[in-house]
This record gives sequence, structure tokens and C-alpha cells, in this order.
Amino acid sequence: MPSRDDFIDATAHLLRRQGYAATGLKEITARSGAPRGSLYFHFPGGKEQLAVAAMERAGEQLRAGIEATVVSCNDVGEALARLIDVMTAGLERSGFEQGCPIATVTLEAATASEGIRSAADQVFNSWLHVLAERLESAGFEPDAARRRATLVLAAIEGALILARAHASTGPLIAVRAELIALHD
Amino acid sequence: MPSRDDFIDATAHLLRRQGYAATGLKEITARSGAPRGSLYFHFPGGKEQLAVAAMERAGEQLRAGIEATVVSCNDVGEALARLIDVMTAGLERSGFEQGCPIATVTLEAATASEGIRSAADQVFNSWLHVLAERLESAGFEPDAARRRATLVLAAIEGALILARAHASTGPLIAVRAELIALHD
Amino acid sequence: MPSRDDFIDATAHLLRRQGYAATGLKEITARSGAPRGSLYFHFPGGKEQLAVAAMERAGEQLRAGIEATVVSCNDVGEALARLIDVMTAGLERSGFEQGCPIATVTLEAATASEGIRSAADQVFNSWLHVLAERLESAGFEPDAARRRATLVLAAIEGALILARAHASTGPLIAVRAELIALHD
Amino acid sequence: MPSRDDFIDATAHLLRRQGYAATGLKEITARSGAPRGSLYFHFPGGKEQLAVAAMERAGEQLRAGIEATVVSCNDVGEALARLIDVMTAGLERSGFEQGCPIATVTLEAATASEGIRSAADQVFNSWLHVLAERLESAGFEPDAARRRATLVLAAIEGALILARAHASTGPLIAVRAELIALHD
DNA sequence: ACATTCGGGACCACCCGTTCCT
DNA sequence: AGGAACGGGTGGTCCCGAATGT
Repeated sequence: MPSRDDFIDATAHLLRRQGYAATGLKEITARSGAPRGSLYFHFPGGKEQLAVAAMERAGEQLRAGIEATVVSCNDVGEALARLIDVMTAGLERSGFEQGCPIATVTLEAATASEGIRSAADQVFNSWLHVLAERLESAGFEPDAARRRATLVLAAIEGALILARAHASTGPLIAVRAELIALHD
Repeated sequence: MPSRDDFIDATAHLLRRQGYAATGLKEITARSGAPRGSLYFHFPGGKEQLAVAAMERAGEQLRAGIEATVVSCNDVGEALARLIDVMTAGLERSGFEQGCPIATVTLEAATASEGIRSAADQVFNSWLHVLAERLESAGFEPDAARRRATLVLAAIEGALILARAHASTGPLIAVRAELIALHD
Repeated sequence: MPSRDDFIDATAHLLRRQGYAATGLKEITARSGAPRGSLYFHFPGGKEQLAVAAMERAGEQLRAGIEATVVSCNDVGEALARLIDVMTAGLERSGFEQGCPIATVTLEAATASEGIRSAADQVFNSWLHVLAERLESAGFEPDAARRRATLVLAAIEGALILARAHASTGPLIAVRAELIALHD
Repeated sequence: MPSRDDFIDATAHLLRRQGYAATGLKEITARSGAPRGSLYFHFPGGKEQLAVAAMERAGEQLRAGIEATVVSCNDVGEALARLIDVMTAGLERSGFEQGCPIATVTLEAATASEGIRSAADQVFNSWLHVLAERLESAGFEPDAARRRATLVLAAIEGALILARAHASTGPLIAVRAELIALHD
């Protein structure tokens, strides 16, 4: 299904940059190169189904990236620092356009669409799971690991917002320093 | 200017719930009660100018609320806990609709509109300033206070996203506990 | 393409009566019977593209009419008289609403839209060509034929303006008499 | 009444360039510098009354110009040539924007507004009167003078249309040559 | 079965000419 | 004279079926 994948990739990119409501099907089809009429063959559920598929794909890709990053360091603090470095690099490389692929859609569409909210929830949970497991392996108790993972993910998500508003990586750097200090 | 204020209030409410792109001028005027044609008299810059005005108002209101909350406690950890309690209560009371009034618009419109990005940046800065001052008064060095304030704000912003995705206050509670422990 | 043709016909009629700016898309779609959304499938260029298409169609139809008329008489003066009679009849039959389908749009939109100006230019040129050929066949040298054709077309166009202002065929009759006398 | 005159001048300029429907009150007030609310104090009849006033002023100014030009030459052909030269110069100087100040409005609004149609009729009549008088003074019988004046005015009006479509003075030059030859 | 053209209204942000009340 | 208010209207785009052709 090459064209189906093209739709998803184009949607994921645009959702990450400008969210759900601001992304039109016309823009998606233009970017994907596939013809307009084919969209409803692959995604009879329309825009919403397409968005969920894009969130799931982007979420899984990022989950794999997080996992690869955090297991590459023996030290927990360094692992988290590297994770932030990856996100920082991606944001900066895109000219502060590409932050978290899930957060934007969550904030604007969670209220209106239960399907999107639940897809976002599952993605966030998968990320939290990876982080909590890494923290457990460093000696945290399960509950404490889950709490700390929540803090880490929340801080990164929040820093991505601040960074986009400030058009600088400053907030990510500050959060990075604080999280390292926390795990000394 | 009663009607001008009505426009701003209606816009602020809708922006907070569903963001910039999903909020139509028609919806704004319907909610404000003011007639359609008056909008472009008060806001010749159109939707964008209106959004900036709403962000500035909501930002200032929340800044005042943050300030009032954090100065009401002698203990820093408790001050932050109360701040989170306020945000948590607001989110829950609205049925997980009303999170941060700035974050959503930032994520979806910062790329497209420099005016909106810069308004968001100023609001976030004003909040960071209040938090940093409180931390300085608790003994933090200026740079450390700014870093810690960034972590706190980022963690709250991120927790608000996770809470909306999860449709529960769990993430806010977790972050609250972590931040209290951090300031013992 | 039946609906595409309907759009063009409706546009041509309205453009001829009231010009470009006074003709709304709503009025065009109401007259054509087709819905608004279909319009931008056939004419992605919007109102301007639609106007150009309508001018081209009306221009070609009138060119064919002019040609048929001027070749039907052996005498040049009589040929021109019949041409004016045709225009006069059309104007009077429509209650002085339907004059030249190109002139109105040219005057109001040539400045704002290069596409419309150039479409008008091509139509006028096609008419001049027909007239000049007829004059050449009556013995005029090519250059003189072109000049005389310009005078004839200009006089008819101008007389149509005066006739609409005066709400009478008087100006057309006067110009008719003068042009006949000129070719005795 | 300085501001009243400013309104009329601004309207006349815009009407000449782009016609009635395309000219907005906002554009008129912006150009005139006068405040919006004052317009309906001076012109309770609104846009239509304003347009009529602008047509009357521009019509009278041009009538005076025509008169001054045609009485300045002993030879009729030369008088008409100079008249065309004046119109040609004005058109070219404005970048083919400023043609006849009456024709555009006539074509697009004569059907919709009796007031505008009748104002246009009176202006054209005043011009025809000047031209006919000049022709009578050159020996034409009254009826013949009126007919010839109609041809002359119509030819000039038509040539102005063709010139704007062609974005060149060619049509005016051609008509000029023909009219001179006609009065040798 | 599969892909795409074509067609359909509702809705978008924006601006219109006009009038009210100070 | 004039700032504020007023709805209806502008051209344009939205996401989406229905018909069409392969």
C-alpha cells in the first residue's frame, strides 16, 4: 500500500507542525502526491481516522527511538539527557516547527474527538512505560518510577512548548540540566 | 468598550478549549453576543489580532493568579503544590476542557504567525518571572531560580497535556508529588 | 461537462449586464443551478478564471455573428449597417441591459487583472480582424482597413455606451447613418 | 465644505479607475482622509448620491476641457485631433488606468440605478452639445452636426476601451487619423 | 474490485453599505 | 460631525459522497 503510507506520512508531518484543525485534506493529498479521491478508499473514516493512524505511526516510531536512547546509557541522568538532546536536535533542525507529534493534536482535538484523545493516551502511555522501565532498572520502585517518568515526560513536553514559543532551545537546556541534577 | 471586551473573553475561552484553527469567528461572535460587523471595527487585524489580545488577557490573569498563589505560602514546595492544585481544579471543573490558555495556540500557530508566537513567548516569560522571583526569595541563586522555574512551568504544562489525553488528574498529581519532594 | 457550461453561460449573461465586480458568485451559482462547491472544481482560479472563460465564449460567439453578418452583403456600408442593426436589436430587446459583453469588464477590471485585460484584448482583436478582412475584400489596403475597422468597432462600442446612458437607440442610429455615408 | 469636496474627488478618481461596484466606501474614505461617519452627513443618499456627485463634477470638468480644446483651432479636424491627444495623454500618463470617467459607471450601473443612468446621460449630452456647436460653427447643419458629434464622441469612447484592453494608444491613434481624414 | 473524476453544500475569514447615538 | 455598532454578503475552502471509468 504505497499510497496509503504516503497519506499517513504526510498527515503525520503536517499534524506535528500545525495540528489537526489547521491541516486540510487538500494539503495532505498535495504533500502525499496521491490523488484526492483515493483517500476515502483507504480511510473511509475520513480525516479523523487518518489522524489516528498518523498519531499511532508517529507514536510508535518515537517510542522506539526513546527506548533505543535510554537503554544506551548506564547512567539514568545521562540517558535522560541524551533523550532531550534528540528532541532538541529534531526541533532545531526543523526550524522549531517539529515538536511533539502528539501534544498539539491532543490539546486541540481531545475535547472534540474521543478517538483522537484515546489514541493520544495510548501513545503517551507507551512512552511512559519505556521510561518507567528504565527507571525501575535503575532501582526505582514501580510506583516511584511511574511518577518520575511522568515528571520527565511532562517536563520534556512542556519544554518543547516553551522552546517553540521562545524560538530557542533554552528551555530544553534548562530542563535537561535540572533532570540531570535530579538523578545524580 | 463593553463589546470589545466581550470579543476578547469569548475568544480566550474558545482558544483555551480548542485552539486557534478550530475556533471560528462565527463561534466567537455567537458566544460574545456582539454583532458580526463590529468585530473588524475593534480588531482590524482580524482573527490573529483577536487571538493575540485574548492571549495577553488570559496570560495576565493567570500571571496574577500564579503570583497570588505562590506568595501565599512560606514553604516553596507547598506553594508549588497549591499552584498545581489550582490548575488541577480548573481542568477538572471544566471536564478536562480548559487547560493552559497559551499552550494550544502556541503549538498550532507559532509556526504560522510570528505575532502569536511572540505573544505566547511574552506570556510564558511573565509566568517564569513570577516563579523565579519566588524561588529567589527562597534562597535560589538567580540562574538556578530561572532554571528551576523553567522546570516547574514545563512540568505543569506537560502534565496538563497528559491529563487531557488521559482524561484524569493523575499526571498532575504525580508531578505535584515529585515537585514537592524536590523542594523538601 | 454540462455544469461547467452552465457556469460559463450564467457568468457571461451577468457580466454583460452588470460587469465583473457587481456580479457575485452566489448570483452566478443561483442562475446556473449548480452549487457553489462545484464551481472551484471546474474553475480553481475562481471568479477571475470564470470571467475569462465567459469572455472568451461570448467573444467567439459574437465574432461568428459579426462574420456572418458582414459577409452577407456585397456593399460594405450596408454590411456595417446590418451589423449595427443586430447590436441595436439585441440591446433594445433586453431593455438596454445587454450591450457589449466585453467592454464593461474591460473598463472596470483591466487595471486590476492582467488575465482579464488580455482576454479582452484578444476578443477585440478577433473582431477587428473580421472587420478588417471584410474591408480589404472591398478594396482597402491592409493598413487602411485596420484603421477603418478600429474606427468602426470603436464607434459601435461608444454608441452602445451612449445608448445605454440615453436609454434609447438614438446614438446607434446616428452612428449607423454616419458609417453608411462614409462608405458610399 | 472641504471634506465634502474631498469625498467627491476621491470618489471620482476611484470610479474612473475601477467603476462603481468595485469601489468601496472604505476605500473612498481612506483616500479622502475624511472620517467614515461624516460621509452620511454630507451624502445622506449614500454611495449612489456620492457617485452621482462625482460624475457631475468630473463631467463638468471634462466638458470645460473639451470646450477649451475645440475652440482653440480654426480647423475642425485639427480640433478633434487635439481633443483626442488630450484624452490619449491622460490615459497614458495614468498607466492606462484613467479613461472616461463616465463610461465605466454607465455600463455597470445604468441598469441598476436610474439616478446614475440619468446623470451619465446628462454628462454625455453636455459633451455632445459642445462638439455639435463646434461643428455647426464649421458649417454643419444642426442635425448633421449632432450626428457627427455622436460619431466623434462614440469613436473616442470606444477607442478608450480598446486602448485599455490593448494597453496601448494604438486604437486612439487610428481613430484620430480616421477622424482627421473625415474632416479634410 | 479499485481508482479517480466530479459534484455538493456548509462554512471560512473578511468586508460591505448603512445607521444609531453621542 | 463622528466613533461605534450592525447584519447580511463577499469570494474562497472545507471535508465529504456519488458517479464514473478502468
